[in-house]
Amino acid sequence: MRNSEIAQIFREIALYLEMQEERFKPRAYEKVAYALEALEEPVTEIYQRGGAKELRSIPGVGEAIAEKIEEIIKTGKLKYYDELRKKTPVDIRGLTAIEGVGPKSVKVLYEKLGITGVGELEQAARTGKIRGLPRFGEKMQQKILKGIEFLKQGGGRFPLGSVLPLIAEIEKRLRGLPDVEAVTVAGSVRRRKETIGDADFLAISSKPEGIMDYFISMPEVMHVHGKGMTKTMVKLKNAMDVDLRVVPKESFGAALCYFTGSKDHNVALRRIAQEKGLKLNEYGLFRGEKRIAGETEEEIYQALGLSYVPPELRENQGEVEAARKGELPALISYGDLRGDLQIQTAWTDGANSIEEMAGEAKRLGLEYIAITDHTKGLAMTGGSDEKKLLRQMEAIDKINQSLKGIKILKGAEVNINKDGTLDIKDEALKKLDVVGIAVHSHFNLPRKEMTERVTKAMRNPHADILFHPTGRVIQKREPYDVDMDAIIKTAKETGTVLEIDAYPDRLDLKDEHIRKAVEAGVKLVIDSDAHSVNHIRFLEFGVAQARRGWARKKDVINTRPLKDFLRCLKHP
DNA sequence: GCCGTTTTCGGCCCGACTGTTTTCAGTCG
Repeated sequence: MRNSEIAQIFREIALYLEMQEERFKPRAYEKVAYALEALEEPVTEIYQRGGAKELRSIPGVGEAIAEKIEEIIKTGKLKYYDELRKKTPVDIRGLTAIEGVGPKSVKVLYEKLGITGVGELEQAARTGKIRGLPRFGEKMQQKILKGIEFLKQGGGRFPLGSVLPLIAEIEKRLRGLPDVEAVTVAGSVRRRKETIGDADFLAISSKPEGIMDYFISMPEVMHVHGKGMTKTMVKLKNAMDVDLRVVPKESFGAALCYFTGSKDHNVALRRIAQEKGLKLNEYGLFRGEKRIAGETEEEIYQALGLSYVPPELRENQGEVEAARKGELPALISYGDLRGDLQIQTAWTDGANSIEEMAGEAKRLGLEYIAITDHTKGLAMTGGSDEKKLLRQMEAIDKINQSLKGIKILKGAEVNINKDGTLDIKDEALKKLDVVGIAVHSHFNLPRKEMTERVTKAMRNPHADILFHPTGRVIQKREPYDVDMDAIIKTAKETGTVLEIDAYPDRLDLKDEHIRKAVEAGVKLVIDSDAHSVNHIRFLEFGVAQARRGWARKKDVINTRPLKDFLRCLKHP
């Protein structure tokens, strides 16, 4: 059973327990669910290695939960979970996914109306049966119907790249309002998560009425969830929830910190505050009644004895401990990139010419790009064979002669065949400046076979960069089953560079893989995977991803000048 | 149910807004 499936069981257990008014157990199960999902290694492998004892090395797993994981792995089932479901046979996950419906509501709905699923709830709400239940009125009934409607439309999370432009636009407009001193976006947007559930804005204003009124009247707003003088919540027409909080100036840093999260990072900060006899909330850091910090995030971290933690690191993945010791990495910065090593053109499936792509890259301040059109294995894109590659190389030579201010490298995105060989002959690869290799077929090979296939390809002396190493497409396609530890090890051994593909629905490598690669001393590049001139700006999302993976400037070789960069490849 | 610069018990982050109330529970972040 996959880690995510086991995590799901524990998450449901947490909901059932919450329904039963348990105080602390739900949090324990939730925590474990989260830990399992964050785990790179399959939990079944951890178990095989050292049994239930080894399972307890997973944070949050103690005696009781280790036994439960063992039972799941051994039998594929969990009695405790089955009993909870039997006792209250409701679709707890489906029902609580409806906005405004939590475990306590599910309990009432089940006990009074026998509702067990979303369909029944919708039926009951339509026929007016919800209204009149304890703590349920007409408004809740409507809210539930709206929530169900939203879920049917596939509500949920948005890839950062698809909503960041709108968020930046709203931020700019709010900033321009009278009586507004400052506006910043917080939350997962500020942490630059791959996908975001909602956007949180923070503002300083001594007269909140105006900004709140404007906020609910923006043309993008579809629905107002709630409006107060410090907090207003709306849903936009694209179904994204957006919150706006107005805070006093002296609390801005505390609020920014609090609303940037992550939740787990905040809990860790609060614990430290507690240890020091202080209290941290969104209004500041307090000793008794006295506020000792709060206007800026920097002063809060300082007062807690921590170095400043960049938002991208705030996931409670060791950054608090590192900040305490002053050992946070000097992260790569936005704007550090000098090159882009994966660019497709109209020679295959791109929309623009080589000249147009180079022109845009130059305009964005890049010093070099590699043209990496697909190769013949990917027939649907009109992938190049050796002959076509040669023609393209000649074309690039010509363009380079007339082009000033940017250098075009000759490259290709070469297919890794099912058996780990490449679909372009070595004699042709030898002539290229940059050889990217990638999996574009047979995605469903077993883990062992897929790992052997990719590592074999990486051993090719001409294979410089492994493009989008896991092949995932966010919200569309699972990564193929490959042992990333083995990939990272092979990258180190062979000098193969691993790519961070910055395309917003790829973001491949993931943050935790980046971190492992960095720790192993593997070289990285950040590429846009641009298929049109509009895509080159995606590099920014790759930098964000690299930062969330604790990568420093020196780990990412396309931060270097062209000559240095080329020296990092296998065949400079 | 977990965990330990308060270790084998006694804690476990904190506050805003809504709806349905008449003092607060539930939900959310």
